[in-house]
Parts: sequence; C-alpha cells; structure tokens
Amino acid sequence: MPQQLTIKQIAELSGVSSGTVDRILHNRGRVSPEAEEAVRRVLETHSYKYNLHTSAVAFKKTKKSFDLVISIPSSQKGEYWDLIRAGIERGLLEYGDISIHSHFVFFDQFNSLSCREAFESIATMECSAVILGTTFVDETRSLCLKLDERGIPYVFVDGRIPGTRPVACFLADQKVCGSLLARLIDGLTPSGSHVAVFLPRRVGTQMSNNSAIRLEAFRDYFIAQGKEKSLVEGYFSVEDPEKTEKDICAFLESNPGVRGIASVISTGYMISDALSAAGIRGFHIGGFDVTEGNARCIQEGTLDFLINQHPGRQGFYAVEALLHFLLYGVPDKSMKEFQPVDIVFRENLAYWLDEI
Amino acid sequence: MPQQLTIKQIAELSGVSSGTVDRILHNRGRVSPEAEEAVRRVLETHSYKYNLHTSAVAFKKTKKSFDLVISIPSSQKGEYWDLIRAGIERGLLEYGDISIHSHFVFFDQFNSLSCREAFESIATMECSAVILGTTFVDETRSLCLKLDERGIPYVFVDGRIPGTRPVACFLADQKVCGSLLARLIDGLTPSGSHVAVFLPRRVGTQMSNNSAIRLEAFRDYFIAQGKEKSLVEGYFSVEDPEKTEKDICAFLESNPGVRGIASVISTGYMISDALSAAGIRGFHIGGFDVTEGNARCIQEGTLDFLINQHPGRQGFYAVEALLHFLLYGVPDKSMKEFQPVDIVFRENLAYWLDEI
DNA sequence: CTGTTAGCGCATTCAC
DNA sequence: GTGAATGCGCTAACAG
Repeated sequence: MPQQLTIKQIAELSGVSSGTVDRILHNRGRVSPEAEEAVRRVLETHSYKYNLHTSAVAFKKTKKSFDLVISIPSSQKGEYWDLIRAGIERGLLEYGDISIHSHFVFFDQFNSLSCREAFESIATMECSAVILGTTFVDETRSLCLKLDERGIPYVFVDGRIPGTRPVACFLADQKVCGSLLARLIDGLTPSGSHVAVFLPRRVGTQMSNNSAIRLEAFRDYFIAQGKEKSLVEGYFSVEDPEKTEKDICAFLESNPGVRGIASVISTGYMISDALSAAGIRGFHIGGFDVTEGNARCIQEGTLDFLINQHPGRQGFYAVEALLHFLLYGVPDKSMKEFQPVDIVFRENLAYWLDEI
Repeated sequence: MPQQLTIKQIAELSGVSSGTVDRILHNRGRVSPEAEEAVRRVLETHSYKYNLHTSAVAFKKTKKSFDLVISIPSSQKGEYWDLIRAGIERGLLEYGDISIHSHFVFFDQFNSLSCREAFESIATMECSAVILGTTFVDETRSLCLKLDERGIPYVFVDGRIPGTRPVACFLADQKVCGSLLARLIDGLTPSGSHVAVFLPRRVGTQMSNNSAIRLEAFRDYFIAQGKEKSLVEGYFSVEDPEKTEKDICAFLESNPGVRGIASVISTGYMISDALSAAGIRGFHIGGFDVTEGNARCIQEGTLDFLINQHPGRQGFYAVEALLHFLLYGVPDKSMKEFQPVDIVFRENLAYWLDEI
C-alpha cells in the first residue's frame, strides 16, 4: 500500500509551501521555475493522489454558485429525452451541496426553428455553463461559437458536433448500436426471411444524425452477411397510433417475407402496440432504449429486445463533467465519451426499470 | 433547489448543539427524549442530506485503521477470480485515504479442504472485517457463524449463503444468466439443430452452486421452447488443452446435430481454442465473463458472445460496502445485491476491455 | 446526557 | 512569487 502524499507533505519534501505546491499541481501559474523544479523532482519519486473529498469540502468555502442552463428537446414523461432530463436532475441533486441554479430551456426536437429560438435566447443569457442536447447541427454549432467567444463551457448529451469545443460529450457509439440491432434481429429471425428496418415518417424533417448512423451500420451488417437475408425499409408515423397501425399493416402486407422488425429510434413500442392492436403476431421486434413504452412492451412480450443507451446516465455524467470543469478548470480525464450500451431482454429488463 | 441544511443549522433551529444532532442523526445514542423530539420536529419540515465529502474528511482525523481479510479462490491472471481480486484492489486503492491493511488468503476453488483450511485460519484472525468468495457452502457458513459470534462483519462476492448474515453480497442473478445464455445461443443456431451445454469435467468435485442454477435456467428455457430444438450436455476438461480438444471432438462426433455450444462457466474460450486447434468451424459458442481468454476469442471471432457478470465491479463494491459499514455502522441501503449482467458481442466488447 | 472544540486536507486570501 | 492563515461540515474526544 503506497503511502499517498498530501500537498503539505510534498511541500515539506520539496522545501516550499503548500500554497506553491497547489499552484503547481493545478497549473494556476505564478510560480518560479525553481519552485516548480523542486516540486517536480519530488513528484518523480512520490505519488500524489488528489483527494476528492477534501477538495470538495474546501471549495464549499468559496460559496461559489453556478448558473447552469440546460437546453434539450422536450419530451413526454418516460420517453428518451425525459430520461436524460431526469438524469440531469439526479446529477443536480447529487451535487446539491454545491450551490447550483439550473434553468431548463426546452425545444421541439422536430422543429429546427424552435431549437434556433431556444439557442438564440441562450446565446445572450448570463450563465456559468451550458448543457446541450445535440439535435440540430447548424443551430448547435452557431450557439457554440458564441459560447466559445464568451468563454462559457458547454457539454453535449446524445451527440457530438464537429467544429465545436465542448468540455465533454456523452453518447453511445451509434455504429455499435446499429450493428448490434442488426445482429440481434438477425438472430431472432429464420434464415430466408426478410428483415425490415423502420424509420419515423415525419413531414419536413430530415433524419437525425444518430438515426442515420445507426441505419448505415444496420445496413452494413446485412451487406456483410451476404444476400442470405434481405433488408427492406419502412416508415411509420409516430404521431398517432391509428396512422402507425395503418402504415405498418400496409407495409407488412406488401412485404410478406418480413419476419423481423427493427426500429432505429426509441419509439419502437409503437410498432409493437400497432401489431397488438391489429391482432398480428409472429414478428420479432427490436428497438432502442428502456423508455416507459418500450419497457412495457418487453414485459408484455410484444417487443423482443432493446439496445439501451442509458439516457439517464448520460444526463448525470453531463452534470458531473460540467461541475468538474467549473471547479477545477480542466476536463475530467477519466470520463469517456462513448458510453457502453446495454442489450436488454425480458430477463434482464429489471436492472434498468428504476430509471424510468 | 431546496437549500440543504447542515448539522449546525439543524442544531440552531432545534435549540440543541451540533454534537447532539449528530448523535441523533447517526443513532449513536446518549440523547435525551426531549432533544430527540426537538430535532425530529425540525427534520419534519427541513431536509438533511448527509455530506459524503465532509464526512469522509472528518473520519480521516480519527486515523482509524482497518484490517481487511479477503479470502477468495486463487486464479490465473485474467481469469474470473483474478478479475474480482483486481476489483477489490481497485477499491482498496480508491479508498486509499482511509488507512486499510489488507490481507489476502487464497484457496483452491476446486478443493474444499483448501477452503476449509483457509477459513479456519481466518476464524481466529485479528481483523476488522472480511470479504469472502462464496464457493463452498458448508465451509463458508461455518466461518460466518464464528465471525458473527466475534462481531466481525463480512460481505460475499459471487454468491449468497442461506443462514448467514452478511453486511452485503454482490452477485449476478444466476437464473437470468442461464436464461440469457440459452436465449442467445438459441438465436444464433438454425432451427432444427441441437444445442450443447458444456460443463467442466473434474474429478471429485461437485458443480458449483452458480453453475447449477445457470444450467437449470438454461434447461428451463429450452423446455419452455418446446421440442423445437433439443439440448444435449457435454463435459470438457479444463486442465489441459489437449484433453479439452479430445473431449470436445469426441462429443461433437457423437452428436452431429449440434450447432451451438454454451459454456456455463467462464472458461468457454477453451472450447473455442479446442475447435480452432482441431480446425473445426461452423459452431456458435457462448460463454461467461470478459476474461482475458474469452475476450481474445471474441476478437478472433471464435467465440460469439459472453454474459458478463462484471467481476471487477463485484469486488469493488464489496470493498465499498464493507467500508461503509465499518464507518457508519449500518449497511449502505443504496447498494443492490443483484448486479446487472452485460451481454457482450464483438461490437461492444471494447467497453469492458480496460478491466482485464 | 450535552455543548464545545480540534482538526481532517485542501483552495483561497492576503500580507509580505 | 510566496507562505501563513482561514474555514468548508463533520466526527469524536472531552469537560462539564
């Protein structure tokens, strides 16, 4: 058990004061080269592990208070973005001993104008840091440029935007998601049958970047498998259960070879519900994320599996990462951008239920 | 954001001192009913959230030092129990600011006598707490009774023993493990083919309890599926690659319908390696845990999937749970006995590689 | 039984 | 550019 040195001990060993060691360890500047050299030499043979607890305690003294602005899509209770929101709230609660004022600005994930408006209001807002749900690329980039100018740090949840400089981002590797979706639905369906991948039908909206990557990886899997099983694409309305049902029934009628259905978005339960309502059985269905609707269908047995991006954790980590940066001025190196995805069947659903 | 009260603030509000509030909040006794009543009344309208950081800092002052005894099976590097050991070490390191002396006592997981010897030596050992790998039921129970008498707390990793009183235990739900194994291997193999479940062949050892439960759940799955796919059982030597190869080749020759192989223990990679060595292809294989050997085979593509019990996390949590109990005198309510299992394919293997 | 208080390790302030 | 001093909230020891 190697004895952990404290700042004070390092100070003694190197013949400087603890204040100086602190300045060196945290790159706060205003140190002479000699002092730095002396401390570096001690650090070569001894290890310093910064103590989260005492550090947090000491920070409290400053009574710093942060204004966090969080802008993510609005969402029904128990749906994807609502789970992210809940994760963010958990983070705020967990770090409740730091004084944080949070301000949520929601926008419509299917309406770029609504996002633009939200982001424009944020651009001039007085705040310490921002958490952004990355839905619309151009709007996000435009806001980030302004935040960069103002020196306001930001983190992304559920995406990454090229050309921006976030403190951190938390998302699932969408290629992995798409491949797993393909692999699992392939496994569930008999050889020779067809597999359908379903996309949301929506007027005037382009597919989200995440869905596009998933879809590509999904296709790649089937291409790599050769022509053994063919892939067809369908669209379904996510606005109205009756329209969904009509879309899906029509599709399945004109594609009789299909046995497996994969949804690249988190509203797969709507497909299950549509089939149940129409009294159709015998299809295997896979989707994304342990949302309220999906969990119900898994329990009912009308949905076979989910790829879970763990949205709550993404939100939680976003808060953690941002606070770390606000407190220490540097990103938390231990945090990983790509979060693991869980594969969820009925058997192991229970582990994730307490998040919805 | 509801303002969190500190102990001092509660003390002021209820007209007692902070020491008294601390005694009440942590059930340390020696308080008058009146004081308790006054504080309870304040707590009805205000919320107190105990501050992990300051608490941890304050504890350091006491310079309490704990002697932990950890007794788990010995294991090759990168194998199952070695990953648990590594998780325990990570825990000890993470809490390195608390002074902990750890003492490992390894035993042979296939030799109950070795376990008995190890546990008997522990029974009289001077220590603050114990972590036990639950391999042999009778030996463990016998030790726990003695520890109970001496008031020494203990936690289990990888199991649970009826009739004992551990502070916590960390394991995967073995029924879930067995069902998932069955479901996944079923999905990978064509209908009409057979599936083999492989058990370790070992002289004079009964199957471990975990394996037995997995096997039962595995069988149950196929029984519930009807007779569509039949299940056969095979045994393989885990001591010597050549014997393994001979066992498996002999088995597959006499069971030509088999297309899928499931291992109920974490040495599934030996099956993959045996098939590779024999130049046999075309089988789907599933096993347990992201061990070194299994991870390699997943990457090579000779093993299809793993059910990962996350052994490192189990070990880590064991340390956390024990320290929590040692410091606060009560079990950490937030810790769950059943840990989630991960389903691992080649696509998402990367997330777990840094643990081996 | 109760109140008071030292000090855990660190971040910050402020004389020097 | 530097170091001494302060206090974050809590635990435990101790004096009453």
